[in-house]
Amino acid sequence: MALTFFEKVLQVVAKIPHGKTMSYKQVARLAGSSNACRAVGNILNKNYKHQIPCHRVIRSDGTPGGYNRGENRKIKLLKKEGAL
DNA sequence: CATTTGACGCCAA
DNA sequence: TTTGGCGCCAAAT
Repeated sequence: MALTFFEKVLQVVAKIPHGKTMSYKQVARLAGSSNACRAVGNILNKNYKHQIPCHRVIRSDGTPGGYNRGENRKIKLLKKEGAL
């Protein structure tokens, strides 16, 4: 597989079911590092694909955090999907 | 190779 | 409750 953390994160995020949300910590954990929460955010920021539901990835506090397309976009999508 | 960055997480004050 | 600071990680420059 030789997947870098970068690839793993994308795969994990892509696995998030519709109407659900995961915290960066959870994603980082599944990606292989329990505390790479920072790296996860950084990766998603530089590599946002509409193929990747990055808007389903939020902070542990429940706050949406940020989004390349605008936080508003993220919040809207989550509400629409019923994640909130 | 060394340094910087960043959509974070958790704790203490 | 809110703010500030520290820790941790991987990619980018």
